[in-house]
Amino acid sequence: MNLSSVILQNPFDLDATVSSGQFFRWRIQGEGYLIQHRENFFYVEHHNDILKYHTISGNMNDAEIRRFFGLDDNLDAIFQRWDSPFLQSVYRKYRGLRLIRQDPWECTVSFICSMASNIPRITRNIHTLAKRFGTVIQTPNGKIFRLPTPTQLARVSLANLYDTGVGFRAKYLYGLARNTPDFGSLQSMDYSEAKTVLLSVKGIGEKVADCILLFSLNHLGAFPVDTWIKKALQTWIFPGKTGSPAQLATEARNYFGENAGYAQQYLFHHARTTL
DNA sequence: CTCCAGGAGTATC
DNA sequence: GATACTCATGGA
Repeated sequence: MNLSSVILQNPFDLDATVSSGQFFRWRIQGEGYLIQHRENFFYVEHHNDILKYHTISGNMNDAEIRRFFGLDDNLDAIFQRWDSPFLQSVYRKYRGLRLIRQDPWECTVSFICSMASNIPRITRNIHTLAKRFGTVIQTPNGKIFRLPTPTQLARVSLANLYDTGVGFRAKYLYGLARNTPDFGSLQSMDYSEAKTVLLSVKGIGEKVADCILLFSLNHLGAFPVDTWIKKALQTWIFPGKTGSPAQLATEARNYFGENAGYAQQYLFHHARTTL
């Protein structure tokens, strides 16, 4: 297996990046990870200032790797602008954790599956959807399955969606397949405009919309507030503050500014590993 | 058995 | 705009 190399000029923590709950299509393989992203299936491992990867299926190249792992985000500059001592300590702990730029459609399916669930189950649900309804790809490592495209998903009956074990989320996936946003246009819109479009889809609320914007559409100011982040904010950033998730999200966006999503991801990862 | 989970829609006030 | 109830399933 011949590995290509990307030289890292900024801090990177591959382990924290893939395991921080923003992306579900990965698994441990040897010293690194196997990753699925659209039609691509690749292996990646990290050693100091070098990221090595090998495309098993698809067409990943250095530029795609840089884009996917957010390697051009200047983390030190982003975090330097925040004066919260607690956030600084979290940054020192996970320095190099980056926001992945995953596929918007796959991200939407994933985070609709995520509501009122948990990471192991979300991962399992996504795999089941891919295995039953997605395109099979033969690779040297065996068969892998793409997530179904909107067209493929629209051919699946509501009963068959329920049968995958996604529960009440089945009806939202059913609707999403028939009312898929034009994700391409959302990247160039401003945050609130793009969010309004996402919120028009049944099953996409405040939190899921912010996840889609942050994890796949390069809107780094998005600040998804779930139960974990709510606890994290109330414990570490705004002690004792009450309010709805939407109110806390607005509060956090105002406090952290244009790259608020990065603060969110570090706080989420820290909350999930310590609380 | 009951309770709750990376929420969101709907009804009701 | 706030609150209560509901939605499926699975794990504790």
